Amino acid sequence: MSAKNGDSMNLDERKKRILSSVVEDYIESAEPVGSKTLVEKNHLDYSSATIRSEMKLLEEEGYLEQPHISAGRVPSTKGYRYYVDNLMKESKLSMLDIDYINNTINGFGDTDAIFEQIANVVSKILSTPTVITRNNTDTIENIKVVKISEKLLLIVLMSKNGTVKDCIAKLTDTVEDNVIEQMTSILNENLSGTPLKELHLALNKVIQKDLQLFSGIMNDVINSIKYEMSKDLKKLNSGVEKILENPEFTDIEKVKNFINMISTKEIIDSALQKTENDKLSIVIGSENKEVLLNDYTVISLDLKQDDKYLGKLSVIGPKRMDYSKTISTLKYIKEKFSTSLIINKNNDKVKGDNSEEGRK
Amino acid sequence: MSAKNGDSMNLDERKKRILSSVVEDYIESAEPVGSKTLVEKNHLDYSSATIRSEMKLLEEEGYLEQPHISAGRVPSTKGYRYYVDNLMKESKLSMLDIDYINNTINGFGDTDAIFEQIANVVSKILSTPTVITRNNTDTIENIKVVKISEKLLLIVLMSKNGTVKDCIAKLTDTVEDNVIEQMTSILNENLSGTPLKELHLALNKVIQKDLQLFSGIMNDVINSIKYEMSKDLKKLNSGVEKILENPEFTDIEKVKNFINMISTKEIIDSALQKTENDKLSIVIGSENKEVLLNDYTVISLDLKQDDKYLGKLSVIGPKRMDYSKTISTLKYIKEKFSTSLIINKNNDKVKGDNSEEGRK
DNA sequence: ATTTAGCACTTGAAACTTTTGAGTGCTAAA
DNA sequence: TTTAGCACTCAAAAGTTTCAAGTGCTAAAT
Repeated sequence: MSAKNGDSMNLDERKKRILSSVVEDYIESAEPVGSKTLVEKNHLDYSSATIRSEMKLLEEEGYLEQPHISAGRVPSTKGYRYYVDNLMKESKLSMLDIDYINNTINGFGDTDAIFEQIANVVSKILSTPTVITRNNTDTIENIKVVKISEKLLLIVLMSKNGTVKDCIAKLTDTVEDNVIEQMTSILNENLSGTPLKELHLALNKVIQKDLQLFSGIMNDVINSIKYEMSKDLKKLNSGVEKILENPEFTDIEKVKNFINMISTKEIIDSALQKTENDKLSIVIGSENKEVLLNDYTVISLDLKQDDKYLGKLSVIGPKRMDYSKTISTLKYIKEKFSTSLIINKNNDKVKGDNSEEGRK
Repeated sequence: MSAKNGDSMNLDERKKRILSSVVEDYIESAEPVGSKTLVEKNHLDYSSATIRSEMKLLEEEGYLEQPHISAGRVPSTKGYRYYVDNLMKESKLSMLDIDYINNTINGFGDTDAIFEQIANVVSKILSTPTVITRNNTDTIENIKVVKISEKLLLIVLMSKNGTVKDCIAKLTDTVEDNVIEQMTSILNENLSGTPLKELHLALNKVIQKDLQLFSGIMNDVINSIKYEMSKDLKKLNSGVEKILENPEFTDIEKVKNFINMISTKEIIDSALQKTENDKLSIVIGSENKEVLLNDYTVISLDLKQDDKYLGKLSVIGPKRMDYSKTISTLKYIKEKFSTSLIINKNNDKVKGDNSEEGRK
């Protein structure tokens, strides 16, 4: 709390009003906001000269920045932060968007398919790249192997948190029913409780142990699982091209850099590290530890059902993003995901190997 | 065959050499090719003046074009066509590329997953957007329904040509084993022989007929299938952002237009209509019926196994694409697909409903 | 008859210059 | 405390010049 120019917490009402207007005008126009347009657009009851001196103070306190001396002002990271924390009103979703979400996210398919749907919807509504990552600390609970035909097996992996993933294994050889049973129990014995991120390692161990027993069939199965899971660890990336809609991306080099960045696992990982309690995580511009992300804002939420963490959804866009709409849309998605999407039902669990009996 | 300036078939050797050089220089440099650079780069044994007058003739005959009067020449559609048909030498794939293809395309997963792998590999090697479409005249041969847990069913669709597609249905209610059997036979009775593109319609009919019998479970199953198949009809689009690598896309508007175009089902469909016998189809620039494609070249091939047509792969890029590398890469992919990828095996067919007995 | 050196001409792109206008900070009056 | 007025700044747009790569044609050379 410095004595002279006050800290974040004590902007007077007029300053708040001005800061809020600058942020909103800039989000809308993408042009630095000048004192005159500000007065006109927002019907402020002061002359541009007054506003000008207020803006200067706001700049001195770090809420606004000037691209160059004869330009208007642009919010700084601190400015956006203050706006998001104290000034922003959450917008209501339009009926159109609500309908679109409800009609498109329907819960069909395995967990990844649902994640993909969600990412697509979000990136469409918000016109922004959207990334979903699975919770890979979730552990394998149960594996089923089903014979589809002579040389086709279907493998279903169910996780403790209730996600489902299926994959097809093509066999180089035919397989007996009892072999399948044997294989299934070996897989379950060895893999139950394994976190998804360690699955690859665990599968290698199984191969080493049991390869000879099944004349290559186990090998086929395990390779299929491996392949399928390696795909899963990739991020579900949607709508990267949406970034082109933003006026800050007129330069093709910037676009390329952005696409490279967002395709780089490490950078995305670093962006997504912390999401605390049940809130949205909002990391603005230079708040991002990763330098390459310093011009962007990342907003993330945890996808949860019955307190089980299934994955994380994030949108990445320029700092100048529509915070209000983004936040309210993501909150709606979070709510919908946790209440009305059947990914995981308590009474739909399978304990052990083949407990088909249920509890009705 | 006009008497005066000859038609496509009788360019003399020198003209062929020049045309070939212009095309190759232009593919490499993306700059209009002038007489002087042409002589230097290609060690032609004539002065630039001679080449100049030859180039003028080639222009008059329609093989070359001049962007403006003081610029070098650029191949016309006719020029590229002549080059591809008569002058081009197919390049050999680098060991690097061959390794990459062989290590990445591994045949794991269902048919769509394999298609996706292929599209990704091709777009990476050729740095060009790649589209795969399924053969949707293929018909359903057999449907299996497997109970995974109390409220989870797994549905596997096998087509006549041997492709496999699986999807998960989440039930709103629990299900008895005998219900599953009944449902499976109803599905098979009603859907066997249905072409994939008519599946949606056929599914609606099944719902109308049998909904009441299964208290909503059939409904859940059918909706899952519908959803899964609607995804499939979408094109498998890969590497759209690769278009940014081309110098013709410095303008962001062009990029946007291209992305819009390639996301438009109708345009892609029109581009992919004809592929005759077993050859690559190469449609250059204005040979495309669709006007929006007139600046692009589309090269397609049919993905076949044992004479069964499973889908079509196409790359779309600027007319100025590396025809030689593209064509040899695609031929390699085609060969690999038809010989070493197990999508469909004669002895892996399932006739009728649940012939688990095999023929060993 | 071909080929080529030479030259006048064209024109887009790059480099430079000028103009314009939106914006500023400061001062003095209200 | 507010504001009208004004000199000043500077990026962007518009306009200008220069430059270089290219052309076609002609007349001389092979």
